[in-house]
Amino acid sequence: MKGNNRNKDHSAEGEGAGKRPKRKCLQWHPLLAKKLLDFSEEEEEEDEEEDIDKVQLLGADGLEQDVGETEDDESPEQRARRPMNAFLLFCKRHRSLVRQEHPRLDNRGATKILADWWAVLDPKEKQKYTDMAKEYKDAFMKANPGYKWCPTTNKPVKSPTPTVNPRKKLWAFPSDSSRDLPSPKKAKTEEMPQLNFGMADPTQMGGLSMLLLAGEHALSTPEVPSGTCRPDVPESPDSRQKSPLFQFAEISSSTSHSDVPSKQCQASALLQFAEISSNTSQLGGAEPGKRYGKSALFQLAEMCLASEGVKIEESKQIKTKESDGGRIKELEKGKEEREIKVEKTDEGNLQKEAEFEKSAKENVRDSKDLRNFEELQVDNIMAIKMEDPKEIKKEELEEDQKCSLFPDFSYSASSKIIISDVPSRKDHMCHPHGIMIIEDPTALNKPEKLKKKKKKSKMDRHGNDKSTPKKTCKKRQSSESDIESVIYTIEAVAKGDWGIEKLGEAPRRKVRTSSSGKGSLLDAKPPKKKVKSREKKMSKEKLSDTTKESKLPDFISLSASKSISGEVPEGIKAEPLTPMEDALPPSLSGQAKPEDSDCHRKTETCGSRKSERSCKGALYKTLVSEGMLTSLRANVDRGKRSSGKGNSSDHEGCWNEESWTFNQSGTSGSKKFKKTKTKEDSLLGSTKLDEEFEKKSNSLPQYSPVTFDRKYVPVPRKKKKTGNMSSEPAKTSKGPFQSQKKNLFHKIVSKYKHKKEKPNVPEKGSGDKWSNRQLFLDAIHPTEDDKPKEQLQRSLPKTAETDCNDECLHHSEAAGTRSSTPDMPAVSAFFSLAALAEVAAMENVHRGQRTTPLTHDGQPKEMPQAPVLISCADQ
DNA sequence: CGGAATGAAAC
DNA sequence: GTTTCATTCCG
Repeated sequence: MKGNNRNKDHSAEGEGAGKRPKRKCLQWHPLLAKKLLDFSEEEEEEDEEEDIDKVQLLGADGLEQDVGETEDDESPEQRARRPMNAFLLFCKRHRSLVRQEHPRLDNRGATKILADWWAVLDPKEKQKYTDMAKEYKDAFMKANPGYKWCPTTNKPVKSPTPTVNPRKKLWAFPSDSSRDLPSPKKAKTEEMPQLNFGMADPTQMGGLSMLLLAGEHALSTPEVPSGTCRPDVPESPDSRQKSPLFQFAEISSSTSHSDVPSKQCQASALLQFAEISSNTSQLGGAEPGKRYGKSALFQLAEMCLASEGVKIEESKQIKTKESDGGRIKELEKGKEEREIKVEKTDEGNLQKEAEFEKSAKENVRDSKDLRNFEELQVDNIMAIKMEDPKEIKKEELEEDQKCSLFPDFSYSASSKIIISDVPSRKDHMCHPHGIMIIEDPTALNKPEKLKKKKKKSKMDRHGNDKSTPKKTCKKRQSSESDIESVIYTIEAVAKGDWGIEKLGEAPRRKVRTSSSGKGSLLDAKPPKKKVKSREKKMSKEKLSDTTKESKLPDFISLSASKSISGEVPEGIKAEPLTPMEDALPPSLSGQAKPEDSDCHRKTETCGSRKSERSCKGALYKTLVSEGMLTSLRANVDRGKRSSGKGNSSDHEGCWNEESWTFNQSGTSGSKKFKKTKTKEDSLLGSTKLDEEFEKKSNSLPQYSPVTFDRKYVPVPRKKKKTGNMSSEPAKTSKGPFQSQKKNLFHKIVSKYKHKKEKPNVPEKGSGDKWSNRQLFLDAIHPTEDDKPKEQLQRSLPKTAETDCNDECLHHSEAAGTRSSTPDMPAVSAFFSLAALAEVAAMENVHRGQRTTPLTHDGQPKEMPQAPVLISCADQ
């Protein structure tokens, strides 16, 4: 333990430690430690420790024992960012608008404006945000039971003597606390959960060994082993893996378990999410390492592939170019004479294979595909109905038969899941284990990852994407729904599809290489497009004229489905093979929403496209609706909207990515560390929670700047402490047209003011705010005196181009009113729909489904509002 | 990396 | 009451 320097080091190092401090902030582990200790210190401790040790050993990195404690703790904490308060929520939601209006304005200025808006904001509306914030906070707390906002200033106080900087150090505190208090042990206990996740490690080990063995067997005797293995696989993997996961989740939640039940009832979806997330959170612990895990996964996959590839080679004796790739295989087998042959890269082999199969089987393909599809559906149904291993086995058998009949090709083409090659059998075995393995590595590597992640963050994505599209994909996937993916994987493995997938991937790779240029590009931004394209497909389904479009969707599905994502890009290309099938919008990203996730999960597990479709259809709708909003916002912010549709369309397409992108991009700043980490690490639980939160936040009413302007103008923003700043430059910064508006508003306002008579009081007193609020209310809500106000409102917005603004305002008002006053729900809804329609039209895009979703949601008001406003804003 | 804003939490 | 930090990015 490095008690010497303690946390201080972090803080003390300070600068160098810059990162650390942040982490510290994030860390909450001390608390967790407490709980854990109380909870199950005795029981799990030992196990956990052992696990940890194993992990370390396994991890090979091992570097981190020291880090282990601190970092591990940190990693989990990282995820947890303190929940945003109402104002922050408001800012987050409106900042883009402000910026849009005042492009030149920097964030500070924007923040000021936002503050003004906030000050003026109707109390009711404010309440919404506050409630949301509170809700999120509660959820967050559930997810992170021990989380403390401030590590306690005292910390600095405590140890701080030496500490120069109390502030940052405070957070560092966690480490101190750990050190000082029972911490070290406790900390471990805390970590334990994550580590527990790591617990899987032991399994991994077994899995690994199994894998290797299986691989060997497979090599020697592909079919037989597979046959035997398979039966075993489904059971063992399912029971073990799932149970562990579940257990894990339960355990994680267990900490707060007692609390959960009662709350859950009350708790909105968010809370539930939180619970889930809490479960995931543990996963999350492992998550940090996920990348690595993925890498590990990849490696495994590669190994498997390699083994397969070897087989293939032998069988086919395909020679092509050679490449460096052989090493992996070597690792795996180490022996093999095949290596020599292997010289070609695995990829190359795979590609070749794929090609061969393609050429050979194209004819068959169509028919096969159809069959497969049907079968898949059936299988899915079965799976849905029963999760029992038995069924799975059956399915597998069926699939295998199919496979045998039809080579992988059809599968690969059909979809991610579907792809199952006979040869993969051994893979099946391996895969399950592989999953476990993955998790472990992540757990081990977390700390490092975090750092790396931070560093890379955005940069990597953009820059690296090309070089290593995998990473991006991975992130996404992870972010989307690690758990789901895991489950899916497990199931897939059970089915035996998993292995197939790998094969599919390999071939894809080839394809990609062939068209490297596109691939890179696609890789960079494929996700967004996908969604869109997908939706389009949904609507059109057949239209997939261009292979690309179809490809994209597939790609997405692949990425979503597979944790292996690394190869996702490849997947894109793979599509070309079977565009038709691809057309089916297989799987969305697990990200979707919680609800979606469930459906999604099922579908995925089932692997049936149709079911997926149906489920996803709804999900997509919602997603789309939201996504559109997000995309719109983003576009507005950036002003990209005008830019090519292609990109923009992409943006619109995937709200998921967008949200992610935003977050990540947003992180760009110094804080990247935390954010990046969190996001990356967060993976499952946190991700979901975040997603949910985002969703919710999106649902929050968004007010058009105009509204605020009005309000704002009236209010002399004296605002707060600073004192009088009746005339603020910042405001002036607004556009010229706005100024006009302001004048109008001003007049009106002045009248109203008159009413209330509120000169700007030099004092900051709350009274001012109140008056402002009232004004605001008056201005916005017709409730009281109304008529004049309404007129005013209408008139006001009209000023410049704002025809639409006017409407927007109404809409917003209606919506807002609705919430506050359910007088005219119907109207509000109506507006919302109309607004949506408008938005859709404006966007140029796509599908009319959007409307449906809205209706479906039943909360058209909120959703629509935002979009409408945005749209107005744009124009 | 600091900073503009507000709010909540932990002191 | 004070101190931190959450979000967002520009300079």
